[in-house]
Amino acid sequence: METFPGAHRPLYEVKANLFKGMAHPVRVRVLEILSAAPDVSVTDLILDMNVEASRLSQHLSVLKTHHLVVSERRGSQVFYSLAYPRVAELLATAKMLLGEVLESTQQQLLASEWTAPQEPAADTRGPSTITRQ
Amino acid sequence: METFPGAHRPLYEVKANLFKGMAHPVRVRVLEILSAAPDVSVTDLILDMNVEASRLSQHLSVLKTHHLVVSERRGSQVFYSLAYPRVAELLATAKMLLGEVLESTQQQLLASEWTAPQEPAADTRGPSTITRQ
DNA sequence: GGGGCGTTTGAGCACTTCATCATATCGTCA
DNA sequence: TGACGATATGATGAAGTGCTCAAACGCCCC
Repeated sequence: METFPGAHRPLYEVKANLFKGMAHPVRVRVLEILSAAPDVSVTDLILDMNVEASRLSQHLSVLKTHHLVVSERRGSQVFYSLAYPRVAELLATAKMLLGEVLESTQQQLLASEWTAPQEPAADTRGPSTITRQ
Repeated sequence: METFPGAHRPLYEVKANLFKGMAHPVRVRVLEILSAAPDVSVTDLILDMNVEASRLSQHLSVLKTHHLVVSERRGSQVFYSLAYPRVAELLATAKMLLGEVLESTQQQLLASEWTAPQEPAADTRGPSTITRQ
């Protein structure tokens, strides 16, 4: 377990760690919300996301550990915001990539239907990055 | 477990899935290598990365399932390449973000040494996205 | 077509992550 | 100060992930 931020680790390990920090729907949703608003309280996050306070808090903790968000206490509430604008940029790039993947996968799907209509949509196993929108 | 690529899932789930696919050092390293070269054989990857064939193959399989790479057999060897140039762009954005995180964390470190020299580098717990380079 | 190289697949095991529930801390206001 | 609302933390069990080793598979060349 790495303890010190400045520890000597190769870049690909650090990158993998970054992606790991973003590899959960709740955490991505939080980052998306924080990308759209400069400042959101935990209360609002709970309402917007319809998630239990304890669960959300744990994920917020993960995001904070990974230096993706920062928190500030104002009165009885805690407000979170993105630690860097580039976090939003990373999400935007991911969205564009997913758009491309979706597009070409749909084309493949159409093509396979054209050449082999009886085949019920080949290559549908495993987790996929494709979806609507 | 989702079976069909076009399944109706919210965007944040799909994004999280994408990051999950990239959340491992070996997989990030592969993507980095493929970002620099248009076409790399499994043999070369094994040599470059100094990793066991079986292990690498499993990670390549994950990358393929997530539509991040494509493979092509030429003779006795299999060549992998990025499925989309934007995968490299995503890595580049991640690298820039990590650069910013590193910079500001180092500054904080300096500041804390300035104000509290006896404190042995506070806030060093948990996985961190910081490193050299 | 048999042997060898290159690549993939599968089973077993350790380890990590996540959701849930319970409990603790912090701040406000009566 | 005491009670309550808002967050955070800790423990537990279930599920997922990754590594190792073994075996299978596919292709090429003799």
